[in-house]
Amino acid sequence: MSSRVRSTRKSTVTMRDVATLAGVSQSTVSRVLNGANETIPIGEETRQRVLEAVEKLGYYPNLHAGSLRGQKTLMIAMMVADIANPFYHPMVRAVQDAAHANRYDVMIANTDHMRDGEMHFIESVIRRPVDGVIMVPYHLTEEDFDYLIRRTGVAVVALGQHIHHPTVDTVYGDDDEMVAAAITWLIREKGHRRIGFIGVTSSYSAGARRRAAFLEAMRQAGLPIYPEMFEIGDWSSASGEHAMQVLLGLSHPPTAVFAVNDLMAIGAMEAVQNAGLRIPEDMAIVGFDDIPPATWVRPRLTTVAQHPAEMGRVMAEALFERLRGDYSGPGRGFEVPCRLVVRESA
Amino acid sequence: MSSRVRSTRKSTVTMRDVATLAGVSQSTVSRVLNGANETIPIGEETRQRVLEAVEKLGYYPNLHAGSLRGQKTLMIAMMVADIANPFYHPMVRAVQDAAHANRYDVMIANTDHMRDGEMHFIESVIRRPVDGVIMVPYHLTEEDFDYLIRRTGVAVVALGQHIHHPTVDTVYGDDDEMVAAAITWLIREKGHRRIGFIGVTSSYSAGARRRAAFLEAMRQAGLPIYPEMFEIGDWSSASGEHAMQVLLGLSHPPTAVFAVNDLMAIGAMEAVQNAGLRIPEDMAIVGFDDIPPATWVRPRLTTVAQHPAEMGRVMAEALFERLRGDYSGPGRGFEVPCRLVVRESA
DNA sequence: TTCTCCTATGCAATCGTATGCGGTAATTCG
DNA sequence: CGAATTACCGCATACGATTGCATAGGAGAA
Repeated sequence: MSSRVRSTRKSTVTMRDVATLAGVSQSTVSRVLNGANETIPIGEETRQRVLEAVEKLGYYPNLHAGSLRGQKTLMIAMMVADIANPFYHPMVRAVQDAAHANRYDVMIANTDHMRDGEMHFIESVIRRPVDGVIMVPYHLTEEDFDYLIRRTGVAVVALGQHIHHPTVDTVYGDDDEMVAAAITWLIREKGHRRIGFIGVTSSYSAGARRRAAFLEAMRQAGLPIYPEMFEIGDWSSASGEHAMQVLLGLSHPPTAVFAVNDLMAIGAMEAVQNAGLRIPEDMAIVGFDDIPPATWVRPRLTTVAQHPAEMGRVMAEALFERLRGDYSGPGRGFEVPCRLVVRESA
Repeated sequence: MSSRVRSTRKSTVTMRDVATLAGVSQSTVSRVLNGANETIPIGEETRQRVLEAVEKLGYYPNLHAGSLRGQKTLMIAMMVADIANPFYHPMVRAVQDAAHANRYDVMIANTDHMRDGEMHFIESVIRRPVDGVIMVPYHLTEEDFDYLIRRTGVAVVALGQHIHHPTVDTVYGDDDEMVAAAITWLIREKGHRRIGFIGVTSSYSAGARRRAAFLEAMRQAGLPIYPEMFEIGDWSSASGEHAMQVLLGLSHPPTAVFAVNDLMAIGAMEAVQNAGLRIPEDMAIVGFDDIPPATWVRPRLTTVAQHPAEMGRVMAEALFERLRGDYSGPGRGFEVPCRLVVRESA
């Protein structure tokens, strides 16, 4: 057995190596590479020598050093509730594409819908400063945002109309109006009078808002509210299935159910079909989000479509405008409208 | 209009600030914080003063500094083909959870199944060194791995049995055997003799291997191969739908189709149902992966189940073993077995 | 009392890069 | 032909943390 140790000799190529090979000083190399900077001219012949040396050694700047030096980190951080929820994918994709186009890398964190996770994210960003942050916060308060920004000076873009902070850009859908519209449609066009609701704890402002919109729509239609027809889930399909089982067990079940996201709506469909009931004849179901699987289930899911890809695009656009210095004013709000997509489940 | 400029004065708290407040030197603060390091004792009273100062100022170490100094970066990078493919979510989740448990952050990159994307990822890691890398490579060669490791000394874990490198740990499924098993099952149990295949370009070794396994199974059964029954997709449901349309347009279509991933299988189901045909009576379909939507479609999809969560867990475990120094030998291989899940689509 | 030897702490170099400032040679101008 | 510009480039320092080495003070031994 030879004594050959695993040779993990990382042969880091630094600017100084390039400088040596090119026969110039390290600072000259720096200036050649960051050519954008004027004020100091560089001889054409020198520039060529440096460039050749860079090429020859396969030099890449060490971004950690630049970050330390207080320059741009060329990295943004993104916080989502659950990377496993299809709703977020187009958003993440859009952000990643934009980042890539701007030569940025993306750090991703999950919060699992929990405040601890969100606070942990803030800590992360303080420990490892980034240039910008895109997030989908559920529990963060204005003070939290303030703390983050004060500590890091980072540019922030958030999803959700419940966010109010003077320097945070927000992107949001008109979801409460669309919830109301969907419920009204269920009542007027489909003649339902007993409508169930699968929501989430009201600690989620998005959940609370959609719930309020639901209540308001029912009130407007002069329909009674049955407290037993409100079930609580956790955004997952399993929880939606369970919620529907409870609803189905009622002595006098609803004829239609609205779920605040598609995952729970799809779980609800499972429960209905497993109970041998038909959709929408025995039970109509409306979801929210319009994730791809909504068109794969049978019957296809009637739902309120959000546009996560567009939302992601807008968030990234807003963020990079700030990072490029094209905008530096107060926080802006961007609405990305939703719309009711009628398919077969209601 | 006041002259109040947006005060993005990031008030970075450094170790020196802590030191000043505690009335000690900066190196003492460092030693208190990294207490794990023995050999150097610290006065109890001093330690308390430092800790109080840390608390009071809300100090967090700047990870960029540590990274530069050549210490651990506390960051790993993960490369996947497409974050929008549900197959990867459990994997990403598992990795993120493990990272989080080890106090690591995760950088994520998409490759869109393209070699350029994969090479770009390598560049990224060279520019911004990380401690470890987890990836799902489709095109990278042994030389590429070598280059990455030589340049950065990073620990690498990859998914796929086509990876062979002396210091790279790999995790893989026994997918070719399972493809063969599925085809054989289709022939023996279900009596199919004309089986179509929706694959991907053979530049994907996973695609090539599954195709080879398919051919071998057909050969073993003494069944003829019809070249027109091979369609090429790009892993997306849309491409699967299109492929099935072509297959359906054949003068003598297959009676069963195997798709190399569930997304394409689901797309194929759409095509069949849109054509007014029944599954599995008119057309049987078998997929690969067992993503959640496989149980949401009707009929439910018969498929070969992989276990992405387990794969992610194993990859992360292998990586962190190396990062913790618990293992530093040659590359290991971990097999995560697949299994055929018979549902209703075949 | 003097010499050791801990114990507890500070000093200073270092990681790779950016940049203000100073210095030199070449060029222009009066 | 001497002086004032330019045009180029290097020196040195800073960013925030880790760490080898030096050192102050006090205890114990001879």
